[in-house]
Amino acid sequence: MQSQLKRGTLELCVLSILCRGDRYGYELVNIISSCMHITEGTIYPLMKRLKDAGSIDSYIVESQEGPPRKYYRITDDGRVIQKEQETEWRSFSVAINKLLDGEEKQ
Amino acid sequence: MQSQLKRGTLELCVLSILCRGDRYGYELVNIISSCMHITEGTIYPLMKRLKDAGSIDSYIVESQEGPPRKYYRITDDGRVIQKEQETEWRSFSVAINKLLDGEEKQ
DNA sequence: CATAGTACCTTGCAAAACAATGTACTATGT
DNA sequence: ACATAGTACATTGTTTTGCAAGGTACTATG
Repeated sequence: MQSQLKRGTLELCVLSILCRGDRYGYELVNIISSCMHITEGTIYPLMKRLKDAGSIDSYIVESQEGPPRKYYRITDDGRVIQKEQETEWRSFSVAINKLLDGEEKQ
Repeated sequence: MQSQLKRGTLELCVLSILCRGDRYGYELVNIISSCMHITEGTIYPLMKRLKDAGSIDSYIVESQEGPPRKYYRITDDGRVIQKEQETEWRSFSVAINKLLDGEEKQ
């Protein structure tokens, strides 16, 4: 079930990481893996969606340690989206914690 | 997009509310609506899934103010699930906040 | 020359939120 | 008598997205 929790937050995670600097796909998998289970089958389709939406763009860099890397860079539009989603996440998690702690009106 | 954030957490919300007392479906929609957008099309299928899984059971109570109400009661198994999911949620939200704040290893 | 690690990508499946739609009861107003 | 609104249940079909499984290809190591 763990997997369902990630819905909607992975995009925010990726955008937030890219806000702090360019990364390539495989690197993103490793970074996020330190916090939660994730595989390439999740990241690459997500990067494609983000690129199609104009939130990120990309460029290729050759590597001596293996195949060429596709680096992703966040766009100005992407930064706006990231801010929106971060705000959404903060208020959402507050709302959930409220319901967990039983602060709804009777 | 808001909708995607709810994945996996609605179940926890419902179980947490039922931990504090029995509720009927329409009532749950109203309680949760005070925190986030939700409709009956989400709750009723969820209640069916929870019942099939043995996390809740239900009983009918006649009402003078409208049609009969189907009350849901959490089972012992459901309480175990609720605790597990609450723990999962807490550690998940910590992990997300870490990624947002850029505490991943470089 | 086999294996492991790096790095890319696609296909197909499954879970779950939700709009839309439908039924049926009670109460209120006209 | 009849329309409307509120309460309360339920189902169908669509959409999104996470992810296992599979594939390609490069470099380095034993």
